[in-house]
Amino acid sequence: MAKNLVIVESPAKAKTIEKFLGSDYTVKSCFGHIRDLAKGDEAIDVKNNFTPSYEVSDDKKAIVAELKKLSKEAEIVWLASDEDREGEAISWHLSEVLKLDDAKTRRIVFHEITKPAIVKAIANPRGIDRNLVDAQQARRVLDRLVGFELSPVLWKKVKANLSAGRVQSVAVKLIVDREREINSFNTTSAFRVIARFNVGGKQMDAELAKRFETEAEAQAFLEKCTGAKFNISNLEVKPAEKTPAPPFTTSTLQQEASRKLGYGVSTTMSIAQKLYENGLITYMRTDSVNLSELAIGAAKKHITETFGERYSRPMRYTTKNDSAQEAHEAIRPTYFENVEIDGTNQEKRLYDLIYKRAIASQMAKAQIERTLATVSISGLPETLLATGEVLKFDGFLKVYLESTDEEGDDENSKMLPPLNKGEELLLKNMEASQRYTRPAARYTEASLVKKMEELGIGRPSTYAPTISTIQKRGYVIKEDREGKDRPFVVLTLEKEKINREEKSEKFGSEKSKLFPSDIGMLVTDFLSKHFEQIMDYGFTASVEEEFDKIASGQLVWNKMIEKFYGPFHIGVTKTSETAERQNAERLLGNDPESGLPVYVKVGRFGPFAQIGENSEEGKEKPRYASLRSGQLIETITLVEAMDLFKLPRVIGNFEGKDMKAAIGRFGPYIMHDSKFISIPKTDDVFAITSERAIELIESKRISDANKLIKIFAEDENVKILNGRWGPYISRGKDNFKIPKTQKADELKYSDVLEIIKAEGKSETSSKAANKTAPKKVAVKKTAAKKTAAKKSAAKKAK
DNA sequence: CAGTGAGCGAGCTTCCGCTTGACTT
Repeated sequence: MAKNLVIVESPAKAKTIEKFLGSDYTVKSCFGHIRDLAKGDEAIDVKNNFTPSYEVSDDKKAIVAELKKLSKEAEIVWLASDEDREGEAISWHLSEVLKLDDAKTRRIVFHEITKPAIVKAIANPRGIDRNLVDAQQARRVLDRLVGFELSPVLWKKVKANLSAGRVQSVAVKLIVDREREINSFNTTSAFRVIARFNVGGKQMDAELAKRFETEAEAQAFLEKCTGAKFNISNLEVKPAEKTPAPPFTTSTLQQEASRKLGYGVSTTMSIAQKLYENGLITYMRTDSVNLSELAIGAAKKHITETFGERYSRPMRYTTKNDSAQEAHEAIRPTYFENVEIDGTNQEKRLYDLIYKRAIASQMAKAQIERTLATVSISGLPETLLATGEVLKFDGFLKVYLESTDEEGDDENSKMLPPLNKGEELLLKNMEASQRYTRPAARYTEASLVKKMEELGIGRPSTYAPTISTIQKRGYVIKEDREGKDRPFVVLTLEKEKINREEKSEKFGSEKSKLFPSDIGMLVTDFLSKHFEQIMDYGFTASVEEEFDKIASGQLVWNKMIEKFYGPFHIGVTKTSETAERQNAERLLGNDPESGLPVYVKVGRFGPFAQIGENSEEGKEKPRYASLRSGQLIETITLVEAMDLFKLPRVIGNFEGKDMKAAIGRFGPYIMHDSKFISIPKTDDVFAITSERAIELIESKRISDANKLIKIFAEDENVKILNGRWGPYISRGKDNFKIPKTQKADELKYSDVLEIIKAEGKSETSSKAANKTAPKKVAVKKTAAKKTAAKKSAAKKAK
């Protein structure tokens, strides 16, 4: 039996470390926290100094039993959980639950999984830091008290099954605040003037520094420019440089993967988890931009060998964020020699991103020459400005360029033609186009994470789960929105003549953005009204300061909790007893036909509109209609609400059966003969004619008839069908893509089985696959790469 | 894949952070 037992948090980490240490060491993982507050409301003894009662979580019982046994047999137990608040607490819980003897227990820490770091840690053990543990207890107890006292207030005053918490409630508030900011935004427009010159056969654009508020002013300016002469009055060439971004943290990885690859934050995290488990990248839940000495050296070697010495710029980054706990390295490839990897497409793409970001962070700055050309206009004080850039040395740009959240026109990195001071320029045309101001952008999952990180709310391990929670609770909806058209005016001066044109542009279209729901707004308003402190964006930051004081021994944890809890609990009791039920009812006006009042409110099945008063004796019952997705109680107008009552609408009769138009969960549809036919976006549900509806019904019949391409005698569950994106294979509930190299109608049953196997979903998902799989897996495994042998080997081998 | 929208008031819900696996013939 091994003399030493080392306990870390993550199994993948355990595997790596075991390789660094000799056979005298057994390395095991405890899978994070092994113990937590007991489940119910009684876990914290509020009257008795907030004494917490802990329980081993059900899913940890087995691992705890195993660790108990191993720790009894070991001579020394090394607690090697992360060096931060939570990690320290994990070590403490382990020592309590395993009943470890102080004499044979050592606490060690390291920030990176490299051999020198581990060896050094083993040589410098310490004891468990009780102050740090207390800081964690304070954090845990505070979160439980806040969450479990606020949520019941919501059940009572708003709606059942709702939740509130230090992190989630503020995350929702960010989205609600942003939505209101957008709704109250005052869009203005101004005319932007751009002159296009012809310089030696090349076009050069120059922009007027100021914009004109009205069309008349823009018109007047263009008139004054008619017949004017244009000269280069000043020419400036300035050197500039671009610096690479630091390597990824969890938050920046989520942002870039969202912008460059379009992944949601939980997708990104689960792909990263796979990469980590396969030993390809370092730990993916981190707030540190630090790279190990070893990594910096390896990057330098790789860069020098691949790009040359002058591309190398070893660099140590430091974290600016106050709330960072830096228990890990930044996210980087384990080996810089692994330029490409085996894996799924998603794994390859995410790895590529991580790889390039990390290597670029160790590369030279890019050298740029920026040219500013000022163009004067004869007889006018105004000047035009043309800017251009020439890349003198690419440096890190050879591999990676960070993207930004800002949408819209990027005018950079254009090259200017050769110019001389004093040179007269030939005007091709001058355009004054009307540009509208834009409100702040709605949050994406990733940009919300960025904001939360800035505010110190949440941790790398909780960003993705928190964002799922607020969507699951229905506070927030992630969706696309169609843009609307709006006209804009363009005035063009060309050949001494001014031409006016009215064009149209789309604005306000959104892709995968976060929108608040009515309930989200309702809850945010309720909490903001009664629990201002918790909803303050600075609340977490201020309690973090206190946790830091506890960690440094300047404050006693339950004293801190007491000070917070006293007033907080009074507020909870008071609100619970006296506050009015929060509802979002709004009177929109009166129905123009009946004169009855029109309301919008939240009901059991979501928000709806209502014509007429609630159940008055003898009176007619009110009429109801659900709000459509995207409509909010706060912003819906009477006209929009009245439209809701126009559906469902009988639009005609076909083959002896009524055709009804309505809007369902998946958008507008026609119901005929109890069949659904969806109405395309190009048609209007309110105006669609019976002729058009018949057309749609008939084309649906044709496409249904063509849906089946082939069915197989061998297994009638297996079919080739024609779908929205072309032919595909269907087997029971699973669908499979047909490779582009193969023709759908020529596929034989054996080909189909091949394809199903290659796509492989999970091997256990079906009996048919499982029967044939084991043999193949065994064969392919030997051929597969040395990357830690996993069950998924069959999937990866090609 | 929409017709609903109230109630005698049972017994339930809920937090944040740390880590993965996910019933089997």
